[in-house]
Amino acid sequence: MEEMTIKDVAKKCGVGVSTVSRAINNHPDINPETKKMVMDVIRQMGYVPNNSARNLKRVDAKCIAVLIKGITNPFFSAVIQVIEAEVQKKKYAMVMQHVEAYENELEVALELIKEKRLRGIIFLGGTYYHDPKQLEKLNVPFVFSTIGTVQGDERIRTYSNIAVDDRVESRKMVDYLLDLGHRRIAIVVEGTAAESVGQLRLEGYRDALSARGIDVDENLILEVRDKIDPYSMENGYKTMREFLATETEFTAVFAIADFLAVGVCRALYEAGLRIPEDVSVAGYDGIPIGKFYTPQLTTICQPVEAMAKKTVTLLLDVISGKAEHEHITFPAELIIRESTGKPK
Amino acid sequence: MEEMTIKDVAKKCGVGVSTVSRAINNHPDINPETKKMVMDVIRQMGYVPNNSARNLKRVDAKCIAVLIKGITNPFFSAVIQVIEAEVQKKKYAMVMQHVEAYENELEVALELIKEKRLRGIIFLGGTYYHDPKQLEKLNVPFVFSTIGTVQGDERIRTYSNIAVDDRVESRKMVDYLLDLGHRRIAIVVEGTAAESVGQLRLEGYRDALSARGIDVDENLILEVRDKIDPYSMENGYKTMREFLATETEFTAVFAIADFLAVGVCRALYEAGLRIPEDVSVAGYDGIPIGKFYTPQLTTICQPVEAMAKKTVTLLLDVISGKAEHEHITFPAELIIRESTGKPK
DNA sequence: TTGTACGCGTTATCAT
DNA sequence: ATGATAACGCGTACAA
Repeated sequence: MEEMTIKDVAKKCGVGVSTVSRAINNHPDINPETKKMVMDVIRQMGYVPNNSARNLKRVDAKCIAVLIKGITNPFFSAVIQVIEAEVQKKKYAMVMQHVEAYENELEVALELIKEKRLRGIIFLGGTYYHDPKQLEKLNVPFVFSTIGTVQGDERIRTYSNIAVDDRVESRKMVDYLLDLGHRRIAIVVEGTAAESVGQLRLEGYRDALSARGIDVDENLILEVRDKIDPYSMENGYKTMREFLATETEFTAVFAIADFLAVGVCRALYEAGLRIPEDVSVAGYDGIPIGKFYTPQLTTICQPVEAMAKKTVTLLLDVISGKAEHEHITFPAELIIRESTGKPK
Repeated sequence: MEEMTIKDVAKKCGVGVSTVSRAINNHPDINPETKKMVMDVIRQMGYVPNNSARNLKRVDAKCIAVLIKGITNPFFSAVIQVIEAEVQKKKYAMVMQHVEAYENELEVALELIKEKRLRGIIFLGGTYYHDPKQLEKLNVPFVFSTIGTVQGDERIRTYSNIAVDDRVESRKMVDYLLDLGHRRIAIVVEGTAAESVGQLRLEGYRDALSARGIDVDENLILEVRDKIDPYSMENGYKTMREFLATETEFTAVFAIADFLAVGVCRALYEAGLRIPEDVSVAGYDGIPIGKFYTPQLTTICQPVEAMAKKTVTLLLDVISGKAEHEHITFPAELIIRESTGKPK
């Protein structure tokens, strides 16, 4: 019973292995009757071809991979769903793989390429800078999605990149808060990884402030706990609670992810502060929770659907030689909802 | 440059392929110097072994798979995280695979087993009933996690099953609402899949009502839209809005998932209804959003961590012959928070 | 239309 | 300690 092979099937059918193979792979040169008979036996025996052996021979598998670093960020769920649907529409197969925080996504990619004969790769999450030498090793097209590119990388022609300009968009939000009259704006940011989007968004914050000649008060930069998920509501909650305990003065909070913002709101609520009457709260990402939370969250909305779709079409076009690698910046939108207002 | 094999490495090193293989796989019978030399060349060349070829030969790979059906339910995110951590702790490898709604999770599993030489499988989501014939074909241990078993299945010894008793727990919530004095309780439920947990929870609702001699008003059974994610906030929102438009009388809503409950709350809020003063809202799952939403959600909290951990340890024990298959029911907890109260 | 035989890249077995 | 070689299960020329 254990481990049945194509030979067993062939024997049982009284035909050669190639006939069985032809039946399985829908080859034209096979007698329909024979084919039906073979397929019946296969179903009855419960035979399943060994994919490893198949992949060893095959070269034409239309398969791409999506590598996700940091399952922790719920923003990716939406991206993944769109990618999955889009890939399917284009008749490609897709494998999804999570990458642990301590793993190098490029190395995981290398292994996967060998194993699956991949035609392309999509990277989600992780750092925005990579060792050019490692980048070179990837001999299939790949695109970083929702991760900004580092400027001035000359190897820029070897891969694609789809993202919003985190620095600019972040500044947009802070500018809006400044326009409202806020001067003491706290920012809740993920600070562990040196080359994360969190850092980019913090840069935008600094940009906005310094453009108006306002000194950045380092006490207002709230680094998220690194023991728990950096993009969780709980982390936003705890970070804000600790901050409140310091009794530092502030009139607005900019959380660099909507999930963090939710936690922030709850901490504020429990402290008896009203939003936006007492404190304004802003998020980033534009995920559904912001629309259904009360108060609805003012946020920077990334065009998830468009970005995800473009990611897939671009990758597939590059694979088929219909396009060159591109570095595309999508515009994000400042969505003003209930959680922000003028300071008291 | 394209497609480098172990032979190329061997040639470059001036040794046999077996020596290279030994170096790669940490075999003891190899000269440390030779090994170092080989490894250096490998690094320098950027050689990565072909996993398909490896799996073809190997038999000892400690690898299990997690199949997730319905990425849409965020409840799974938490489960997955715990499983990932636990599997890693036990020094097992793990592959994760999403299963499309229209795919048969058992067939996907069969292919995966062949391909990866899997030692075991964890199923997340999907229906709770499966064709016994298909179940039989899986010749590795497997466990359904967070999915209730169908009663009276005699093949019950061939797999494990970890879950809460959805029917009983659901009834617990409805009993609580009834005790509070509610009589007209709407339930928001997923109704597409005939054998889903949604149906189980609906049964619990019916149980509670009929136990008190209350007729079930079918108008109060709100089936979620099937065009959009069945467990999304948006779906809860839309379902509740439509229900409000019918002007049916009710004093409480039981949403069979916390995410749905959030959408329900928002719809209620926009209609000018206060929670819980005007309407009580209850959820199910016990995910973080319930703690950080305002009002905090009364819910049935599933012991995610314990269930996920038990899932892994049980599977691994069965694999190593240390345990038999079990069907474990975990107790869930009714957590009373801010969103429920006595009816007006 | 069908069957035979070889090769895919790797590891395991057996000599050396 | 090392190298040659036989599997692993499948696809596919090529022969029949």
